[in-house]
Amino acid sequence: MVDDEPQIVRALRINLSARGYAVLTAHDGTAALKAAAEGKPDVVVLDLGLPDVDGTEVIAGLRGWTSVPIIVLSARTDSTDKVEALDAGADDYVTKPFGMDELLARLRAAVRRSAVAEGEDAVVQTASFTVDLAAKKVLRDGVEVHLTPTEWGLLEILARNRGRLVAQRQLLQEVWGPQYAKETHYLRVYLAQLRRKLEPEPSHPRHLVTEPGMGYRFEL
Amino acid sequence: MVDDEPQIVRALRINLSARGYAVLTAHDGTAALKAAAEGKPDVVVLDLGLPDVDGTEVIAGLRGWTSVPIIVLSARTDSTDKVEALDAGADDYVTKPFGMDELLARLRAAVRRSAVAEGEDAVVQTASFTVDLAAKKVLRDGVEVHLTPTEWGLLEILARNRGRLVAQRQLLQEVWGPQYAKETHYLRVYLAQLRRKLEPEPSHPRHLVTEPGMGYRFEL
DNA sequence: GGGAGGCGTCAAGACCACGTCAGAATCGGC
DNA sequence: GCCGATTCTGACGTGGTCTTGACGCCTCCC
Repeated sequence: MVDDEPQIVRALRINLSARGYAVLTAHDGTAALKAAAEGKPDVVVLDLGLPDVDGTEVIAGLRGWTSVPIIVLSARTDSTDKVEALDAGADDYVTKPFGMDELLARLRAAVRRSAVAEGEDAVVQTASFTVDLAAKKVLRDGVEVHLTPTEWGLLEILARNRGRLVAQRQLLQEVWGPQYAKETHYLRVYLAQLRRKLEPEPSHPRHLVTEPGMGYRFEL
Repeated sequence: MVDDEPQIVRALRINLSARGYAVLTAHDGTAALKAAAEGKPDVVVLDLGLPDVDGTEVIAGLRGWTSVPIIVLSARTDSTDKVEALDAGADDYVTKPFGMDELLARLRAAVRRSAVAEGEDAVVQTASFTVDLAAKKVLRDGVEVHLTPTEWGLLEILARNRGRLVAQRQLLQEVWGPQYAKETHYLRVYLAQLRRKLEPEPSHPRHLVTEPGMGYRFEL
């Protein structure tokens, strides 16, 4: 929730919290990008009239590394503003003053959509282990394998893109945040840990394959 | 495009066609559901005030079997209508009168979203091998061929421009960077490697063809 | 017939990326 | 405030990749 008007932030926070949403707030664009990188929200509600940076800049900054739904709030009814924001990557545009129930409905729609997009085949099986994406569990020989949050984050992205090469940048940005895009060393360390826990022969991985210089691939 | 007012249908059809969209129209809910099932549209623009069935019914009828983006048009500004439509499964809600450029922007946003969700796989096939551009994979006789990053970079550009001549300058600049625009030797070395890995007769290439003095061409 | 330029081939050295390990720093729960 | 779990950081050996040079072939032009 990004807005520089305290009363709007307050009203939204109360309404959203009451409905079971966890709310992170930021009052300017810089703080918003930082909070998004750290908090990994499921949805962003963004006011366009921020004190420090232009709203479309914030959208671009987010879209560089995440496809989280963005709902833009704005007092400007001018259609060029709407077009700019939407083309920059926003998902929806609501003009102030807005009805709380409408915003909530649009929020539900945005969340529902991204949930559907993620919802494909919740279980991924290989010859050696099973990944349950919905339950966030990994089974090996029938017994559950414990993964740390970071390990799971990596495995989840790879499993969702099974068969496809996932670039190092993408993994780093989605697990650690956009400012870690070059810390490829992290990947080596955590891939080694995942292999030790999941691969039959960790030093000759069959499922978590490295493509040198490019990224990693989850092979079934 | 579902609406019972001919002038709106007409205006939208003209605008959308001019921008390269193919447009299917229906003037009531029953026809809309039929047309959607047959035409498999990429996006539905739906007016709520239809003569035969209620708008939310149409949404529900679509959502029963497809997750195609639905943009609702309506003259009703009442917020309960919006909430109902969005909660029924609509993706966006635009009130009449609306600006054409805004609607187009919302259309683009909806299409963009569903394109990301599908993650379309672009595959290029030849008689000898298959290039999967999304997965970054090359298959030859069913087995995967390992390519280095530079080899892949070259092949990707050639495959994306299949059938067309790609200039040496362009290849060098896009793979190695602008300062390497004259290092044609690199091309010879790497084209030879690609041919050795992919061509049935590397010394008589059928798919990775040299156009002397000009560049290279990917033939299917 | 000879030369020049473009091309293909091969091989070797420099260099970079990867995997691995272990210790330090940090986080989170009690 | 402590302790275990987790994450971060550094050093090292290794293998693969990129670069570079040498050489021979071909075609086109003189």
